[in-house]
Amino acid sequence: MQKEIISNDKKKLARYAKAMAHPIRIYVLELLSNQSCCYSGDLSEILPIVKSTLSQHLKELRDAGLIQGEIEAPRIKYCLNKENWAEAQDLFNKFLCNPIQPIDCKTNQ
Amino acid sequence: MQKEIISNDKKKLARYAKAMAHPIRIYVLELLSNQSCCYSGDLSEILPIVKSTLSQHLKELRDAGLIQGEIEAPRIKYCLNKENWAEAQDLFNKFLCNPIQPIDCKTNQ
DNA sequence: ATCTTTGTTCGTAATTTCACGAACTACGAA
DNA sequence: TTCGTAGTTCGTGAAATTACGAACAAAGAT
Repeated sequence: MQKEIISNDKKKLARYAKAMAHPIRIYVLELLSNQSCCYSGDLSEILPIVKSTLSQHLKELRDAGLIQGEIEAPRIKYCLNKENWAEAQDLFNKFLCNPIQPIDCKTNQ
Repeated sequence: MQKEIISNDKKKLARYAKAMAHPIRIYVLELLSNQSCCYSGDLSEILPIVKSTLSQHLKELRDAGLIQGEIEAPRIKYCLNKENWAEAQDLFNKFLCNPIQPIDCKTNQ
């Protein structure tokens, strides 16, 4: 082990924060934390960006590990990556100094 | 009022997340939330970046409204912007679905 | 008045982000 | 097989990010 001024947790937290650093991506995450899943097409209809740009944002969320896609015939169903979402909740909670463990506010079935 | 798919809160949250999207800045915020204040020089000694780069990171945190600097003779004393920090806590808490109001975990005197 | 310390600003370069349209892939339906 | 739908990937360009060193500014110390 070494000094490591910048701990792994800080790097992880910064990575999650980076994924959240755009209003479109906040929107998607908030939607998914409320309704368990959605299709890219649903988002594309609502959001004021073209589908290729949306695809880029979804990729950023995927790369950060916050969401995952499941192929369902012609479409793709997106939902939160529960494990990493929980980790992000935990890291942010600790960081924000609220010593509360993450809990589901709504049952994401 | 208008549809506004992307609410102001989402924009604010994304802005704060952007400010947190770098390990160095996470480090600074974590330090300040634990010890109330610090000097740029203290950080410069510890962190593995040159002072001009550190200055840029501090500027990003200032621009986001998360910290504020106070001139103190040759040095500058940085501390959290309590008001905006509380707002960020609140927005993140809501977003992360922990219906807990922000509280101080340590008395930042 | 000059030196020293502390930090910001400037100039530069490499990389990443964000947005768009066009092209492509996968797959079910006709 | 051909067509249509759903999404990704590619190519592009503008802007922002990250990092560095050099130059600068402010203010106390000598």
